[in-house]
Amino acid sequence: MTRTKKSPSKNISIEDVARLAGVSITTVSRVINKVGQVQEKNRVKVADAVKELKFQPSIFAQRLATGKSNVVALLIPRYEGVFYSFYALELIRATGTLCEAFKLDLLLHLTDSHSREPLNLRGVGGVIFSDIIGTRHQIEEAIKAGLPCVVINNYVEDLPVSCIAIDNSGGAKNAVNYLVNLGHKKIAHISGDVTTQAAAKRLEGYVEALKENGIAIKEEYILKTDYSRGQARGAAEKLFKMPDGPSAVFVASDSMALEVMAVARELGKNIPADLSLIGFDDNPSGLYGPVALTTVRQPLIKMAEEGVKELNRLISAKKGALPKKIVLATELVVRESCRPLK
Amino acid sequence: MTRTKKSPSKNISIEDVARLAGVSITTVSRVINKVGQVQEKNRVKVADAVKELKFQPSIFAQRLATGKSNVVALLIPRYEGVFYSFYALELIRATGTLCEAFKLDLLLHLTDSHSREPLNLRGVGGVIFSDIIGTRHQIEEAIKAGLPCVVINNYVEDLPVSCIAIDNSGGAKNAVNYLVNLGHKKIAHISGDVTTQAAAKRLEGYVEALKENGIAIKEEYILKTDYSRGQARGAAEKLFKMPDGPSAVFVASDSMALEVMAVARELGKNIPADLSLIGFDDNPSGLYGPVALTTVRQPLIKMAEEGVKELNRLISAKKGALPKKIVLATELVVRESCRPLK
DNA sequence: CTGAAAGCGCTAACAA
DNA sequence: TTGTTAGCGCTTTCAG
Repeated sequence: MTRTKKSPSKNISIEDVARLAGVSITTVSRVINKVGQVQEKNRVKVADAVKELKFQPSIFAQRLATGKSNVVALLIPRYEGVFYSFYALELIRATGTLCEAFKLDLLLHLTDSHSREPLNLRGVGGVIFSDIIGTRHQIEEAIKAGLPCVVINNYVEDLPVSCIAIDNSGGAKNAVNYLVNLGHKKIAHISGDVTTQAAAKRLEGYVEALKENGIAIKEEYILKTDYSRGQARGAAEKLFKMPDGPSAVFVASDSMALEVMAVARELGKNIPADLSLIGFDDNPSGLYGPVALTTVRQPLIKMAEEGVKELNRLISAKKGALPKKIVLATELVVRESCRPLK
Repeated sequence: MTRTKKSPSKNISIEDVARLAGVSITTVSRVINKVGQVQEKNRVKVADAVKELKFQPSIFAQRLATGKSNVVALLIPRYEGVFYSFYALELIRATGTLCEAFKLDLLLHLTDSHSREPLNLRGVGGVIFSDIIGTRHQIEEAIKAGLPCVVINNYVEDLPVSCIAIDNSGGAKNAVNYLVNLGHKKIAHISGDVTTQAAAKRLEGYVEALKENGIAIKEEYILKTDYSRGQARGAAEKLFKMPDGPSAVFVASDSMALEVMAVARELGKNIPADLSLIGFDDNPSGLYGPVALTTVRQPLIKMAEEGVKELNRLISAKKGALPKKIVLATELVVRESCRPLK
């Protein structure tokens, strides 16, 4: 026996539409999905019925039937840290926007990077990994499962997966070169968490630029942090206390650079007169201080966009689509926090 | 004809498990869902088969069959503004974490508040509205559809919907009272976007506290902004220029308060010596400046938690579950940015 | 305690 | 062009 004869519930199904339109459910399906040929007359009838009934197809039935899923999971490592806030939110925002445009559903997963849980991806049509910090096994798992996936903010060479990264070392190089061209020779670097690829690459770019300009690397000038403002403060204080302190400092994130600025002010130092400062991110907060921060613009939104687009390509493509590796250029945004050395 | 005989694909279904375990799919379903009685012997056989096959039930089939959905949509108005960043990300983070704990899938929707699109909620089991800014119609729609929903960060009196709000006026009152007890009489307020309930309530609390303490309201002391740091800067400058300026200012958000601090420093004013300052949010950034910001702690995480819990209750409950209205208390966090008036 | 079978709502061969 | 029909994978009566 039928469980419910045709329960007086409100959930209208394709069948109701078909009945009202006086056609078969197949025809309804056709016009809904815009596939195949349907007589204009019928198309209109169906469209009207859909409107009248406010019919919305059940995504579950659709997915069960097609075996395809429009759900895209965005995996973000669960982090603390002020820096990450800006980065992560921008990413979520941009991804969300794009997914809506592509009619994809965005499933948000904040992953504990150390969790070895199988990461229930069943029912998910594709995955965007935002960076990889301890989540390598999860990516491998997804690839093995044949799931379309793209990695964002990390250039993964050794895995057959699409990735969209930012040219961190190039950006860092540009920043340092700019400083050098301004006449600076004593340039320090406050680096982020070098276990992340981004921070490591920025450090690398800093080192390279110095070398290429024939400037010796001074270990004391390289201060490693975890990206937090607290550690940035410590680094800044250390820098200002040095007997032979730098005339310029390249900081791995804007929020840390802002902290350096704050410390400078407290110590009665003037930026850029006493110290040239350059950040990374183009975090809008950098605009509001007394002196606007010169920084390396990181195309976060573009990155998210490319990520979603690429994932969408992978999802719609045949099984064997080749992964793409994309590197996005950064842009030096010159504002007021650097000064030529006279 | 069967489309695919039993394609050599890798997707294992409940049937495969049943075969391997030597029982019927019904039995498998029973042990998976822990319903009904199954012989211990069979339970083990099934469990083993599940493990061996790494079987994960198709959520689509499950949902199609049960008509229930574990997908929770979190609707966040798409906003700009630095303030919102902290707020929104905290919320997303906390909601994500809780959903994982409850085994709910989190679907993220960044809504353009003005979009009148029907908001495809089919397939969604419940909705969390983060604030309501222009999304009232969407909530009404969801309620009408019989969808469990809860509103967060907004106390909605006139709609039969659960809501979890923060006692904004109470928090503001505490802040102002604290200032008054310190001896301040000339207290200004930099308010946020008063079209949001939070900002309006904070302003209301400020006004009430002043009245209750027999202090006259001075219109010039109330500066309305859009929560942005830029406007906060403008407000601060205005405040410092007043011939008869305030001795204390209560600011509607920490990020704006931080901006006030920055302006003060630029102008050579000392906080708290020249001006007592108190914020709202307990944004961790408030900790890193030269003087730690006294603020009103807003239990964002708790709010998200309560929201998910309540939604979960609604989802599991019978149809007619009554909505709950919850108001969370704030807490004054006294740090270093206020001084007693001698 | 177990299993056969109906059905959730939709898509896609295939036949007409 | 249209409709018939067989599943998609799972839950849930209902009869053993």
